[in-house]
Amino acid sequence: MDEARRSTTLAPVIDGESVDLGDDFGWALGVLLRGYRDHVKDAVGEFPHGTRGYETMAEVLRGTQPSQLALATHLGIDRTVMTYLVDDLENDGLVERRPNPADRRQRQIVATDRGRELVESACRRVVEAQAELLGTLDGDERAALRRLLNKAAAGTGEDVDDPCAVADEEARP
Amino acid sequence: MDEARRSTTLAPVIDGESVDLGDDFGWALGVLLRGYRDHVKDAVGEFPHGTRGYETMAEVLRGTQPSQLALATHLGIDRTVMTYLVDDLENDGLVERRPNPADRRQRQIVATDRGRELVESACRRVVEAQAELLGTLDGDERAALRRLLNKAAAGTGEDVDDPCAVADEEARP
DNA sequence: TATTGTTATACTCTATAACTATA
DNA sequence: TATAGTTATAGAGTATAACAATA
Repeated sequence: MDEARRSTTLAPVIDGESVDLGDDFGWALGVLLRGYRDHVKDAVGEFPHGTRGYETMAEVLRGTQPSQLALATHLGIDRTVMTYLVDDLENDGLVERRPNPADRRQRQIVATDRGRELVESACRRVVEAQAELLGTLDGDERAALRRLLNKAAAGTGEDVDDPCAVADEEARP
Repeated sequence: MDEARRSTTLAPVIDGESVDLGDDFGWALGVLLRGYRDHVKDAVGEFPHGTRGYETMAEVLRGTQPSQLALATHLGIDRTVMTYLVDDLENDGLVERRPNPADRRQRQIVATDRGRELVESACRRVVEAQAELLGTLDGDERAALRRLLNKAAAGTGEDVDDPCAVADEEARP
């Protein structure tokens, strides 16, 4: 056999033992994230920076991140990028920057009425787009996927606000 | 109340009805994908272009993509980017380009012995890193997450090779 | 004429460092 | 001294268009 050859199996044999390449996980994550951004693109077209701007706005509305930096780390965005992002959101009249009275180095990012309205009108379309993206899953499977994703994300060391906790809070206002 | 205010609930009330923002999905996907790349970074340090180079090599070993273009679309990479990526893999002696006899416009990407060895040694570390990433999930939950991710990815219109099918093929050679 | 792969170019996103103001 | 935010710069990643070879 010549030097370069083609393997026809998913699991290459190592030391006579077949080993799963085990890489479908990262690949599936990538495919899904690209699909997600593709599907919600139209739903969030009004927001600067697309899905990123929308996700930032959604997080601002949740109101759990006290500062611009907390917002950035929660969303996995560099703090220098967050500056430009908030600039554009502010220019569009979707948020305001307010100095935190408790620590005047920090800026609280607060949604304007217009910002909230825009998110509220967009979020339904986003939910629809998500349902379309997960069209091959039935209701139980979607719920299971959501739960497992959130549980797994909670294990990455990133700060996670448990959506169930907020849902509970919502259930008894 | 002043113009800009802070919402304290995850689910903003629309027309008197509470609506889930429904965006945790995209957020969790992003967190997991970043965590995945962070965790496997060390395991795939030998490959040019990091995780992307490794995933390309893994796909080459699977041997299901007949051309450079097929490889690119499967991995969600632009074909112009794939050119540079394959260039670097070839320079490192991990793959070879071969004209496809059936269609001489196409190039088959074939792993060299060295390329296969490198993937085989890396894939175990990748599997370990994945297990670490999903540390908060038990065995059943990990299996369920894998299954749901692949099923959902299959619904995005991207071409998907069913890992179970290949695993089956592996089971009876 | 359409497709695969390549190259060149420009654009976007991201990372790094320096600066300010506050603590 | 350390942190939050800003700004400027450079780098990586990505997209667009033009081209050659082949169908």
